[in-house]
Amino acid sequence: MKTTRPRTPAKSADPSPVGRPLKGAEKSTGRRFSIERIRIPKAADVLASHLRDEIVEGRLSNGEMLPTERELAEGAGLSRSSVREALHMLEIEGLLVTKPGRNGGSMVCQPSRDTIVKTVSLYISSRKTQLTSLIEARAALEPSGAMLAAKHRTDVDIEAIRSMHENLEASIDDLDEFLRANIDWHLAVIHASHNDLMIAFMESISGQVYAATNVERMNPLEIRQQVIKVHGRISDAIIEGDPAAAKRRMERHVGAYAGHLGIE
Amino acid sequence: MKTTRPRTPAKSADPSPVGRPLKGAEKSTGRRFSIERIRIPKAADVLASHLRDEIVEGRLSNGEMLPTERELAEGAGLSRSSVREALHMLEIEGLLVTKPGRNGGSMVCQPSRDTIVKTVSLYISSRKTQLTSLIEARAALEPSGAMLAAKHRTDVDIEAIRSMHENLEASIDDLDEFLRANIDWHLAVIHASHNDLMIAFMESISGQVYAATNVERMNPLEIRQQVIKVHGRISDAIIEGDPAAAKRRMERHVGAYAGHLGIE
DNA sequence: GTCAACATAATATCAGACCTTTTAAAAAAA
DNA sequence: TTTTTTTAAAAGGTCTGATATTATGTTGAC
Repeated sequence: MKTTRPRTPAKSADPSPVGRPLKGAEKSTGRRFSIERIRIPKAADVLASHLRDEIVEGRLSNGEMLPTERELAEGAGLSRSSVREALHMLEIEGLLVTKPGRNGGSMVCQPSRDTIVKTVSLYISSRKTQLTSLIEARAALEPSGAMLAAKHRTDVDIEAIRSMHENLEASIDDLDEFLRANIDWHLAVIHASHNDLMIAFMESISGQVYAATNVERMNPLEIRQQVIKVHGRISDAIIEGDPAAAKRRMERHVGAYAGHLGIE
Repeated sequence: MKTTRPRTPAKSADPSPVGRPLKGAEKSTGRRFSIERIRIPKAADVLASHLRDEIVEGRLSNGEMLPTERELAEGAGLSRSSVREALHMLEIEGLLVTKPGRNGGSMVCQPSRDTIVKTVSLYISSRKTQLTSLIEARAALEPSGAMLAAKHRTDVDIEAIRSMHENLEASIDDLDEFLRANIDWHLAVIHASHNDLMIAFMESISGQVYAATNVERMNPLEIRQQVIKVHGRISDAIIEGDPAAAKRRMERHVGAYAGHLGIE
């Protein structure tokens, strides 16, 4: 039972005997039937999809251990390398964590926000996304975030926002420190919204916004004082639980920033 | 030169000779020095990070071919399996596409929006994110999206929005078709914003919103008629290039939907 | 000149060995 | 008995080399 198997193993319930894509005869026979580039899945991909489904559908639940690589290989009729490749894919997607050693193995887990942040950050930096796009996205998310923060903030959130605001005030003379504290305050606000998705989106772009921020703009002392003042007023609205005011003020705040960049 | 090498190969410029985490003597010697769980990177991870940097920093540019796996293996002093694992990681991250066969190999490419969509969708469905969070995120993104659409729409965008709106009108009697056409119109609007990030975010959540939409609500005919009317007015604002109106109307539209779900 | 057969270069997969890490269990010491 | 140390087993991590599959040049018959 160890001899050559045909491709596309496992996933046995595939009734279409497509086989290979017609060897020659490709160049636009132009009829009403142009067959579209059949993709032959790799063994690891198939196994990965299978396991991914098992996890998402809940048949493999959080914290559960998968069989060992060797068992999976035998079970799926694949080599250990292919199994490893599949497991590795799911690990990157944040669905598994793998530990070596006795009692090690692959454990099912939920993807964390960090997975999103990594992916989106990679997208942004490898596409060299325009700063305007980042600012636009931020301008879309932050006012609503502030509004939700005013609605859902807990005592812990309030404490965090206050603390971040104090950091900002304390670092008014250190430009780099000030920019960092600025981001931290914004992140504290979005965290208070208790909306995981929006937090993830904001975390993804805030790093890049920070990296691309024109330092010049923050240079004048009065600008930094102004920022602190506005942050204070937004913090107040959130702490007092006034969603409308929080949204309005944040809208004006990020709008002012965009205006300075000529986005209007 | 093929004998056992020490771990952590390549990445030679690591000055810290940490080695293994002190063999025995672990359990809280309690001094002022508790060393924190050193993580030993895997060979594939190191190579992957290295290549990822090369790509992101632009030293490997879009469309460029990497050396063959065997060449990379020899160059990095790793086995082909480790190299393959690294390449596979980058492929999942959307930074490479790999083709088998003669003249095949790994080509550098930019991650597509699809990468984000997949990641975020996976996050949402495996965390069983609350519908309210999705609606909140949507409510944050769509008004700004409509505003940007009114600013940046091209003739092609206008045509697409018109076409989607006609589809919606045509499917008023088929509930499922109507819901799908509804989503498509919203996606056409966000596409017209020409903000890749916001498009990616909206595409990520719209599928899930669709899957979770309470069909009951759309059941009354007058509701569907109302939706069509509002969409029409938003479309008009976008087509006429009136950002403020587009934003305001979209805000009311998604607000109305949220209101029905008791989110307010 | 076209088309079929062959050659070739690359990835895909496999099989099996050995290495490293972790921990459970056994043995030794207190 | 309790604690510490040693040992061994179980798991993932890595390497090697062979084979399969795929895509594409190349060549030769017609």
